[in-house]
Amino acid sequence: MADIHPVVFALKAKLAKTIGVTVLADVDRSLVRALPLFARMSDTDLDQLLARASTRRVPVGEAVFEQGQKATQFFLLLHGRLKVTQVTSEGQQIIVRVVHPGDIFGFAQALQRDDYPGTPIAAAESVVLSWPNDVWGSVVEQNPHLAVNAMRTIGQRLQEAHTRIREMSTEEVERRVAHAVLRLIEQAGRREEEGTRIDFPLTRQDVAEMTGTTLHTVSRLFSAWESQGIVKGGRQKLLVRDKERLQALAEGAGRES
Amino acid sequence: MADIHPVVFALKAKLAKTIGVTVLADVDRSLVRALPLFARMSDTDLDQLLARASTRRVPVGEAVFEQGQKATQFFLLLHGRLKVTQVTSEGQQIIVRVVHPGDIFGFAQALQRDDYPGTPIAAAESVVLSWPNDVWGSVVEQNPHLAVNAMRTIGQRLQEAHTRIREMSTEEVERRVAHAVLRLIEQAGRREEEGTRIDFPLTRQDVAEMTGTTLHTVSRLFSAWESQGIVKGGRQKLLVRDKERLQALAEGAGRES
DNA sequence: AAAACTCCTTGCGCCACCGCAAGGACATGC
DNA sequence: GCATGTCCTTGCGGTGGCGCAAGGAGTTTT
Repeated sequence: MADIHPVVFALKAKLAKTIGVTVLADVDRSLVRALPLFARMSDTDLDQLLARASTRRVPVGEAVFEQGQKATQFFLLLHGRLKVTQVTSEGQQIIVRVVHPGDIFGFAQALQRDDYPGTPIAAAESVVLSWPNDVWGSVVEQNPHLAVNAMRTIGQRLQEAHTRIREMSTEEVERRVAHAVLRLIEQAGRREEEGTRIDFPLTRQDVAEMTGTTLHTVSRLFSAWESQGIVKGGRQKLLVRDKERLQALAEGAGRES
Repeated sequence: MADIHPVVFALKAKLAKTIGVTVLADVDRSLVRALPLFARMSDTDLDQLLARASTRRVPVGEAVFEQGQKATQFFLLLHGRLKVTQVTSEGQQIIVRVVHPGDIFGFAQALQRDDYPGTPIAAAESVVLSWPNDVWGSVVEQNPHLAVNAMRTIGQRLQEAHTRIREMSTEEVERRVAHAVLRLIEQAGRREEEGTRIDFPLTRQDVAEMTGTTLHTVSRLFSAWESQGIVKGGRQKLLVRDKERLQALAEGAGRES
């Protein structure tokens, strides 16, 4: 996942000028090739696959598709960062998960659903590839390994969901937030001299929606942690200076006193 | 799912006397045939599949396998009811989901895991079929439809998990418990003259572990509901008399006042 | 039928967290 | 450079639900 970054930069430069299916054609193959999901696919199959893909640039704040919308395509995030949200009937919003570069998403159809269960919104400028649903079937037939791989992805997601349920059931807010931050560091951390930074814009509100609390509480926690030198905050920014201390908090320090 | 009950009763009578692989042989084919999962499988393939299956009776309170154990088999619940639990490092327990007759479970291997993520415990006397993992691969190859079907099952589970996360994030305890009870009624309800009964032994503690609260709070809620005539409780029992009122509570009545 | 369990109920005090509210700090557009 | 919008911080009061504790009611064991 880290090794695709250089290619992404090359891609980024091009993006600044023009965007279109043709522009990406020469770059995306190496990008896609680097993904574990497609690692074992033959060159010809991959070319065939890419030939049918569409490319789209998604500016910050825009949705790739909307919750409840008819699922006609499945997607791959090439670059950027998406937060998948769901809204309740009362309008309450939560963040289901964060999509990182290389992740596939919106493959509702593979799960036999006909609509998308959530709305992926670009947290940072993003580039997505998409295919019509029927490609999935033909590709899987030719390349069963891909189905297995997709299955694992879903298995991991299910696992994550259960972890989150367990955390929400048994842990108090501080531990949950600590866990969430650690996870983000793991998935989207960039090393700096002071520590590890979360590599995309993330508001307190976002963290609150990921952990089932309010932005107020998150803000208070971050402030407290900052005064202890564990993290360093900022507008839509967070830098973890002392990962060990944060891990201790996630394990349940602060319980005993 | 409801239509397998008559067959189950026939099975149950036999169970009272002897239990063994051979005893089941004549009954289980029709049972398995009734499951949507195997609906489109040919008779010969099904026979072949059943020939490789083992049968096991699981008494109340016993685990089919343990969390963290090496996953060597996958399972199908023929009869009874299982609650899948996970324990945290601190020993806190939660109920991840309830397995109903006809559900497959413990197919960690299909998700590329090598250990079981939870412990399924019999809430009622249960009968499970199991196959060694390698059968999965060969069966899926012969019958891709089965893989698709399994995928849908997982998709639904993921969906459920997200629903639960959303509920835990945004709803207060009463609504969550109401939702959980409604779900149980839907999946395991048996009609009686007074209302609909949850068709397996379920403690207040169980409900608490499904909704992320304590048995005290659940008990208090049930008492309050009972005094309003919405439900009728009992030791390890619950009967819903007024589903509409309960649904209203789940939607958020009691919020405004 | 008594003893030993397991499960359920209810009262009471407490505190983690929410919700409101007001103000400040950045960022972006006109 | 002023205005408008978004995001962050912090104080304060209220409360939902947790935890403790004690007692009661079924169920199984001996």
